[in-house]
Amino acid sequence: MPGKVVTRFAPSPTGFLHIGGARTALFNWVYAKATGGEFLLRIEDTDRARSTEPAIAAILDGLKWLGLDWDGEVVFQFARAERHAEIARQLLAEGKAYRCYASPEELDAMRERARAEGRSPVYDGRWRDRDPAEAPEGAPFAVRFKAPKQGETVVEDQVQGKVVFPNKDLDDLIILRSDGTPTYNLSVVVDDHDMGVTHIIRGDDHLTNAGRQSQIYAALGWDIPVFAHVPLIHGPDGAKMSKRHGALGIDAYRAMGYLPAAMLNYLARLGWSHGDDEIFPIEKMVEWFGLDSLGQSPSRFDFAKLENLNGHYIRASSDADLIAALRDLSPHLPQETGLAGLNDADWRKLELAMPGLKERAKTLIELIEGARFLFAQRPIEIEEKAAKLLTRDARTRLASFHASLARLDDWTVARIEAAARVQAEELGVKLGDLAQPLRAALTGSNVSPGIFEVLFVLGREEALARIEDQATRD
RNA sequence: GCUCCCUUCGUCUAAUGGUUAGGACAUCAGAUUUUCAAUCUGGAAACAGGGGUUCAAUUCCCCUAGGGAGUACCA
Repeated sequence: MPGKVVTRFAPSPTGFLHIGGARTALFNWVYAKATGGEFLLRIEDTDRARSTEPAIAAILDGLKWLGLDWDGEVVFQFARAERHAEIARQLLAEGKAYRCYASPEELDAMRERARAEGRSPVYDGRWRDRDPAEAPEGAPFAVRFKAPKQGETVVEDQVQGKVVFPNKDLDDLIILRSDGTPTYNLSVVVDDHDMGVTHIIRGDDHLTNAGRQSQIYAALGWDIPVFAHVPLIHGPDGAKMSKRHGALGIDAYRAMGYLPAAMLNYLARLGWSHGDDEIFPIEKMVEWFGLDSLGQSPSRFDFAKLENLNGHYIRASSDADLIAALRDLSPHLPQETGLAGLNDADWRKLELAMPGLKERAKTLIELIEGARFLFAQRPIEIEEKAAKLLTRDARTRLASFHASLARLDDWTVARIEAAARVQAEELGVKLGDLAQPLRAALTGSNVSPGIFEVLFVLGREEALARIEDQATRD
């Protein structure tokens, strides 16, 4: 009977939760759900100089926003430093690790020389078999893991297959710094073991570490977890992610108006697929996900596809959910783009206009922009392209229509549309010749939701006033 | 430099030892339409190159090229 699956996401809080991290978290979360296992969260904050509180908050916020909830309490790695040191001392006592008295400067010189002579700049093992008695009195030392020198280390990776590292290329890494604090490769192994992690799904950049960590597991006599190293996500140009194109914090995507469901769906399809399925909720991913269906090649981040997906999710969202998302988003936006000034009546108006608005928006930001005309103060500003539609003839038509609208007894989309069609016929013009000037007068733009909806949502009073503003101009 | 990984339309990807190499985004054309979207129809678009293995390779193996990762008293 196989034991319960335990996965984990283990970011280091030295920056925001980026897109690659989010996807790694997603895969771990989904795999845990798919197998009825647990998904743990561990913050790897052993680098005291670079770890920050805001980064921790950003990671937790990002995961919550995406809905990737973790089981149990968050584990902070630094808090477990004493446990890691204890294991290091155990290794030392068992002769599986040793004290290295070489100073950082000395090591730099060693590496530089190796490089100059065309050799690999690995630690040369100068203290590996040396008698510690030769060490200078009271000199600081780091503890190094005594890695096997001969043979090879094999990592059976679920994604990459069998990966073989020649042991001569994996040097004796430091597991305890000279100040007594543990380093990453030791801490990870001890924590994953202690937390009962069975499956390590992480970025490809850790593949070499998997080799080193396997050696530590072996030295400790612990079971090696299943490894799955997922190819990294590159920028649109195929190179490393940069700020310019995608290496943004997940909160930046939120601020750009992307929906969590769209992010999840997009991330899911990067490096993983299920036949021809493109648009599916995360529940489906849980149903379909398997480590064996992960791709082996790196993928590029494509904003266009994300936008398309986001558009789908916006259209599929209920008006009320979209209003909720906008209210949520509002505090994350700069003042001028925000919805800060809206009162309850404005929000109701926005919800009323939502069916026409959401059809045309790929992001929540576009949605807000499209809704701007709703809250414009008269006389509204007319864009250049819209102004061209308001010719003298057009304004005369508006004046006629204004009179018809004023007589309308029922202010509904259907009645307004009927009135417009009658009006166009009476004037002997195409509907567009009336609709476009109307659009300009009512929204100040040549692009908007269906004009009859606009009339309706604006309300009789405001709509008539805006039409009159143009009809009676000059 | 050394070690490791990767390579199907521009992008994300599917499939297969024998297929017209499929889908999605983007793109182009058309339809629809009060604008823009959305929607519908259609088009263009890929097996990195070279060797093998085989009756047959995009598929299996090797090499080359290109891309990426690692190579810290960072994680």
